[in-house]
Amino acid sequence: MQSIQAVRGMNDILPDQVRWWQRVENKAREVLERFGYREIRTPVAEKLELFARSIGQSTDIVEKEMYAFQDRNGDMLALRPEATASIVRSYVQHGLQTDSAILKLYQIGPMFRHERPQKGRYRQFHQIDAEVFGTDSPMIDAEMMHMLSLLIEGVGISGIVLNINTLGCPQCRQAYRETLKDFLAAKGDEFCQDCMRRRETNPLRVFDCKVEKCQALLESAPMLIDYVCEDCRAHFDAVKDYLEKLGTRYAVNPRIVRGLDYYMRTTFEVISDRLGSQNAIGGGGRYNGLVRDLGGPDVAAIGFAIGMERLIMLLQQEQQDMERAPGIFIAGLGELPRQRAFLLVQQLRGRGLEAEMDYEGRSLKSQMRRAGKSGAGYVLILGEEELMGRQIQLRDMQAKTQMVLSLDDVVESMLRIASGAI
RNA sequence: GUGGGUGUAGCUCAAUUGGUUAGAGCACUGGGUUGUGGCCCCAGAGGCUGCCGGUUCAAGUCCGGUCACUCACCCCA
Repeated sequence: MQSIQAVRGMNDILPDQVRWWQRVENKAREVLERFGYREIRTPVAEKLELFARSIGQSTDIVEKEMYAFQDRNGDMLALRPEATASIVRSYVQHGLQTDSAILKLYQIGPMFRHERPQKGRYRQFHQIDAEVFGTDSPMIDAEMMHMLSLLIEGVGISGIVLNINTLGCPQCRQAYRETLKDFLAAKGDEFCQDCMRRRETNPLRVFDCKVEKCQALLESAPMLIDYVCEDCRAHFDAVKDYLEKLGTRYAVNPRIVRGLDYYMRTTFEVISDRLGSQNAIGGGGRYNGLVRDLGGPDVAAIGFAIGMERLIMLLQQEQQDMERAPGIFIAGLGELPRQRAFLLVQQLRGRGLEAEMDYEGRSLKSQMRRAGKSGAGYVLILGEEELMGRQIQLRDMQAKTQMVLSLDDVVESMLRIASGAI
């Protein structure tokens, strides 16, 4: 009989791994809450149309990477490929803009894209997502990137670079787009196959090409940064200025053009050189028109997403595994002592102590081995003799010392020992 | 969707030019004189060599297909 495998690109997170995840989630929550963000939890499935309208009909995500399916009542649904669209939908649906002028939200959870899996890219992956609604202030752009850097460094990762860029607004970008198209067309077929295609579909993405020849050709290309309008330029300058005042290191990188249609003005990515081909740990940008396009008020907004798998991958390269908290193991010898041990384990747990025992009636040697491997700090040994004398042996596994305790108040004794009072 | 690489024990890997009973380390179980862990020693258990077909007296090994994993492209966190 063939055993059933997990779905391709959707991975189990096993107990040893979960500890890393919890550490990242805890740190992320701590930082986000400190910066005034509140958690929101939206469903993993939405109407397909939501993503088509927000991310962009012609993007790869919508065209070929979406987990789309028909609901029993005929609605076309999709598993969310990213969080922003869902959060905007929820923001509009519940009229959250009336609650306060500016709203900071975050979400942590799984996203789904039907891509070919590779290192750092999976079909179910997890993101930490943050969004700010209601302000176009460059202060928020800078604060958000500052927070993103703090968060990533805060979990214990070094050697990352914050790349920033501006895409201008829809108006000035359109003008630039034409200029760039002319430039690319003038180069004829000197670009690679992919860039020739990008030239037609999304010319800005040519800048993101990894082929050296294309990068060389682009040296003389017109730069968006020279074409943006006065307002956009002033906004970008202010963002850079605030970043410097905050002491957040960054690099202006015209290649950060982002793939989603809704981005405008500030875009950014946090990149590491230790992740293989999928080198972005997190990225985001401003999307002022999106809320209005999805039927909401015309409010400015900005957000980012962190790829948790990638973050944890880096974390594991740099950090050693964490110590396991020492617990108590009870070794019972013989039927009656084991029954007493079973009750004792529950009593210790009931008082908040981490306790475990051997349920199988093994030899003491075997139980001691087991206790040693489990990382238990203490072993309580209860045999016929001890039970008869209403006593119990306490062994300190690190110190290799042993003492006799009264069985009647062993729980109180263990509480004192565990609290360090001894 | 397109390329490359790899599939042998729970994990990491061996197995002469195709050759008979597919091995090792780690992990697991038991034991090393009455009831004491990590180190050491002994023993045990654990496999349809991913799957299907072909070539051959003989296939883990060669060929074809298929599936899975993996890295990369596209794209993206």
